[in-house]
Formats: sequence, structure tokens, C-alpha cells
Amino acid sequence: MEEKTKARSIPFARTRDHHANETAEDYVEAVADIIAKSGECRVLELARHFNVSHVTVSRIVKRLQNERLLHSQPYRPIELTPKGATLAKRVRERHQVVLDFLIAIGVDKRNAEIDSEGIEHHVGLKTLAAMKRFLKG
Amino acid sequence: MEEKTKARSIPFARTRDHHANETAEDYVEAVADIIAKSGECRVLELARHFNVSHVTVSRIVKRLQNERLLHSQPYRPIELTPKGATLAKRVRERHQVVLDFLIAIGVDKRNAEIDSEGIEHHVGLKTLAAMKRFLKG
DNA sequence: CGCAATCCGTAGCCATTGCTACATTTTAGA
DNA sequence: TCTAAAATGTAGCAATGGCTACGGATTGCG
Repeated sequence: MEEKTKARSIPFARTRDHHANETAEDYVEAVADIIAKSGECRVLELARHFNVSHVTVSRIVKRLQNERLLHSQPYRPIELTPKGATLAKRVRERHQVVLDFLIAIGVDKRNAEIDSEGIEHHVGLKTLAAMKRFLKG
Repeated sequence: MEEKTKARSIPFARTRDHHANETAEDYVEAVADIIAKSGECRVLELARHFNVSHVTVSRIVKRLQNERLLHSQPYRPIELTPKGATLAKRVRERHQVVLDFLIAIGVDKRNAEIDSEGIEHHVGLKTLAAMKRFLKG
């Protein structure tokens, strides 16, 4: 329900809050990707994407709707709110930088794709900037 | 209880299982660090380290004891089992590589420390090898 | 020794994210 | 149209990891 994550110690913000934020990032990113590719985003598509049951997706979509990141009506496609679209844009760009970066340092495409999925959520602004510099240089 | 994480789709293994594994990695690493620094590892030290309550630590220690990673008796210091020590060694080495790597690409120490904490769990063997190559080259 | 402070365990609550089973709504085809 | 399949929702369970409150164990100090 809250907009802001409670400030904990800086290094170990890997708490429940943080994990929920990662989920939010993954979901808005996936929704944006799926809409970009197929025109609309369905619960079952997300379920396939994340390899979880449609029930899990359904509940998370509900939560993200409360957080004003998504919008959906029963039995209808899922859409991003402006807030969600903004987040998705940021997340997708960051993800792309991380993926390109891993490939640039010599990781094969397959493993770069796998690891970038997990790494992206932990890349802060400074690290992201360093990766961009590396890619440009 | 299980040794093996159930195999899901490769990219999105970021499930509850995976998260629990991250916790295990963080804890054995922290226990090893604390023992190395102060000779013994207490519940409250872990609680301070992760900035959580001692109750949370206590329950997780119990779980990791069931998984044969830790060993502790009530009101006694926490120790690593051989299995836990092996994991800790691997995790600490990987963490160090990630930290050194981030610094090498130009991230300041403070942010490198923060981000490496989160990134380390998602660095696969291929990415780790690429980081090592970069550090050597 | 004994008591107070500190440390740790237990009880019991909540949120998140998995699941299966079953109910309901849409949609498409006969 | 009308019915069956596909999609989605709901109910209810488990595991993990947050928490406060409270109680028992250890330890150290007067």
C-alpha cells in the first residue's frame, strides 16, 4: 500500500520490501514486453513468462494494481498505468544496459540473459553509469 | 528440507526457493565473516549485521541448521558445518570478485559494496569467469 | 552469591509468493 | 444459439521472513 520503502540499513535492504519491489519491477517489465510483442498482456501470458501458476500472477497483479502500477478489469487484458509505464521504461533500459554489458565483458548471450535478469535489480545508479561508460568507451 | 531446488524455467528461477537460497548464502557468509573478525558468531551479531530482529535470525538459523549448513545449541555461538564452510568459502570468494570487479570498472567503494551484496547471488559461473578475466587482463 | 543486564527462545501476528482445487466468465465453434 | 474449451477468479493451504511481546538462560559485577 505504501509508496515508500522503509529505510533500513543501506547494504542490507534486501528485505521483504525490497523483494516485493523486485517483483513489481519484473512484472511491469514483463507487461511492457508482452504488450510490445503481442499487443496485449494476459494473466496466462505472465504465468508462462514467469513459469508460475495463473493464481500467483492474479494475486500479484491485484497488488500492483493497488500500487497504481497496473490496471486491469476481470477477464480483461492487463495494462500499465502512467506510473507503471514510467517504471517499466526505466527497468527495461537498465536491463538492456546490464545485458549488453555482460555480453561486452565476454559472457555468452544465453548466460548473459539469465544473469542479467537477477542482477538488474541490484544495479544502482553509480554502477549503471559505470556500465554505460564501459559500453561507450 | 530438500537439498535440491526444484528445476523451474531457467531465466526465472527467482522464486521462493531461490530467495531462500540467497538467504542461506548471505547467512553462511556473514557467519564466516563474523567468526573471522571476532572469534565467534552470536545471534545478535547477525541481527545487527542484517538489521533485523534477533527473532528473524533465530528462525533462519534453525532452518539452516536443518539444512546442515550451521550448527548451534541454545544460547551458544553459531558455527558452520563443513558443508556450510564450503558454501561460505565459495560465496565469499565470489563476493570478493564481484566487489573488486565493480571497483575496477569505476564504481566507488561505497556503492560497489552495496551493489555487490545484491549482485553476487545472481552471478553465474560464466559471468564470474568473465569478471575474473577482466580483473586479470 | 545473587541480582541485573544481556542474550536468546517461543508464541503468535502479518505480508508475500508459491500451490491445488474448484467456480465463474468469455469466447469460439458446431 | 448453445455448449465446450480456455481464461480468469476465489478459497484455502504452506513456506519464508518480517515484527512485538514476553519469558527463560547466561553472564558479569557488586
